[in-house]
Amino acid sequence: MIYYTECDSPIGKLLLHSDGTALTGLYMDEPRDVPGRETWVEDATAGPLPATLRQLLEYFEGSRRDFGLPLCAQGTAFQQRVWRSLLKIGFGETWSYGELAQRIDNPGAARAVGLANGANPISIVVPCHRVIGANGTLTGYGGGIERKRWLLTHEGCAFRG
Amino acid sequence: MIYYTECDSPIGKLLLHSDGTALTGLYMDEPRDVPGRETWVEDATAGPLPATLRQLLEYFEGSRRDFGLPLCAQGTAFQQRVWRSLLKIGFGETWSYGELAQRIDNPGAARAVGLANGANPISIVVPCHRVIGANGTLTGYGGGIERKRWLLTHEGCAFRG
DNA sequence: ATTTACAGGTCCGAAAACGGCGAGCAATTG
DNA sequence: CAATTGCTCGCCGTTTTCGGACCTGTAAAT
Repeated sequence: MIYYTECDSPIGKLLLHSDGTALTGLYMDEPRDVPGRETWVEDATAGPLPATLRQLLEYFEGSRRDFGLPLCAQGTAFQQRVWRSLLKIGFGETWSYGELAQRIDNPGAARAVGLANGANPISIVVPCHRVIGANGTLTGYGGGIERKRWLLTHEGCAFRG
Repeated sequence: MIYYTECDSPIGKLLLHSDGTALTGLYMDEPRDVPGRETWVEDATAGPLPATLRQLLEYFEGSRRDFGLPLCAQGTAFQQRVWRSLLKIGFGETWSYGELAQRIDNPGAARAVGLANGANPISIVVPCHRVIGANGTLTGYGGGIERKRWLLTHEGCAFRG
């Protein structure tokens, strides 16, 4: 059973979902290609969803820099490595795609890191927005460059564009 | 959660499983390529399993000609059409593969019907054994030609071989 | 009775296409 | 001179596409 809820934020409506135990997804735009979407159950009190809502609120208020939530993201081995790596990027910090590739002992996989990044199901909490181009430009974001810019500005990061 | 149970029959041990709501499988030999097999839970009282056991007993006794059970079989669109069609073949009746192909508005797909037939997860209840070659021979059966012969004889069908 | 040619759906492996990149190099700027 | 911009090209995991092989068949020809 998948539980979900929605909430508002400075960057628009957010959709959260959980398997009842861990946070399994956090989307900005209505996720399209989700198979069992119609079987989801709306329940803001399920599992980690209340804590997530609270921590997100604090994050957007500016009183929270790190999240503490049980996470569970489905993906290939490579994606898992990338996503785990993302969690090591601190608030206000940014890495380049190539940099992250090196950290997972796969230099040269910069472009693949970009793909895995885009497949990240738990935005914000798994901070894929903290990865930018090697030259400091934002280059891309699932939820739209605009939101990436907002998030990084909110975290006080330096970037170009 | 998948529930299963086993029972004996004139054609050997049968393995039944259910998703708790509908009958989802009925195998004769130990099914091999089943992924989550180890997570199944043995429970002969779950969902439609008791009714299935009873109706199977009656079928083998000769006192039952039709089954009345909630079914749920996973497969491609084509397979679903074939399996639905199988349910229209009455006790003691047989169709040829080509005949069935015609009934689903796909004449010429006789061979494909054979494949879909072989992929039928719910034997006996979804009577794939009632489809035989155009010349009256048995040609094949997942559980072995022997069992197909037994079932058809039990139903009083005419066939060759 | 056998053989032959042909049929349609599915599976599987190979190959190609596709990006949220990055380094290198030449052409522009100031 | 730098510093920036705008290419091209190689990189790599994932997804999609494509082509064969396989099979519970069938009808026509030997």
